[in-house]
Amino acid sequence: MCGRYALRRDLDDLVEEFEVDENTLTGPDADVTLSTNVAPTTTPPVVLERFRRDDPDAPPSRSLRALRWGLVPSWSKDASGAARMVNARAETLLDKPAFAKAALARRCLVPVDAWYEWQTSASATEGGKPRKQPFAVAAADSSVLSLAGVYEFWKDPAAAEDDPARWLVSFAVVTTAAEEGLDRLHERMPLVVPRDLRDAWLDPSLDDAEDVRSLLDAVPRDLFLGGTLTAHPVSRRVGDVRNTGADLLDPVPPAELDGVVDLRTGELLGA
DNA sequence: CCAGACGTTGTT
DNA sequence: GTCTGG
DNA sequence: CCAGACGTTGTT
DNA sequence: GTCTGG
Repeated sequence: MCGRYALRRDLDDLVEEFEVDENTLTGPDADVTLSTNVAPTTTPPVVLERFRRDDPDAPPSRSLRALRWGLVPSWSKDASGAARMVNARAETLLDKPAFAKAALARRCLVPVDAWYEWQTSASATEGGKPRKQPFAVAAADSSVLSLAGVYEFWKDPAAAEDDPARWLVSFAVVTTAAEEGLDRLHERMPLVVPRDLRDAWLDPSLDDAEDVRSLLDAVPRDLFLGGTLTAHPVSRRVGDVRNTGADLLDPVPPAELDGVVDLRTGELLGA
């Protein structure tokens, strides 16, 4: 992870859930991606907070914006490498030139209903390759999860100064070591920001490296075994981004599994 | 000093 | 832009 | 992240 | 095998 997720919630619900000052998903931001199969290079809604240009002393304004998934650093010559910068490691976030500035000044929250993780089978193969079984990881109470993100502005040097499309705003999802249980899917997972840390994560005046490090360290690491998160196998059709039906989030019965292990016990499921 | 990279993941 | 490597 | 392509020529 | 597209 985190290279694929689901978000189908109404924008109005997100505005309420994240206490957004105004929904700016109009005009250039109108092309927003809401689906059960959100992939890199698309433009899903993201929550961010910025100081007001006209009044820097006023409290920052929180908005919902459609940003491109795949961070393009401001110094990039072109936007072509973006598809690879979909994740940023929490451990090195403050050190990497591509992310350091954004980590201090441009943090955001990525709302998701679930994220997908593919379990590579140790026993079952298909076409000579290990079988892969996707799981959906979601909040046990079906609430919206907020993943830690960082975003960046990139100005297209080839575009005219008066071209409103010359600015690309893009983001990456912060990842961390997978917690116990979820590590049977994958060794990494997105950093889930709990409700009580959302304000701090978004606060643009919190721009000290040590404070950001403390924030990263304050994130709980027992969400799965603690029961806040659940995970269940889903249809392998989620592997094709063209599939976007609501049924992609439905659990698949054990009979359709092969070589898949239970996340809590490690025991083989199904056949 | 300049040149060149700047990122993560999974798989072998 | 800024860091790393040579 | 996975799925799917992976190419050039000539002609319209 | 590796790159591109979504």
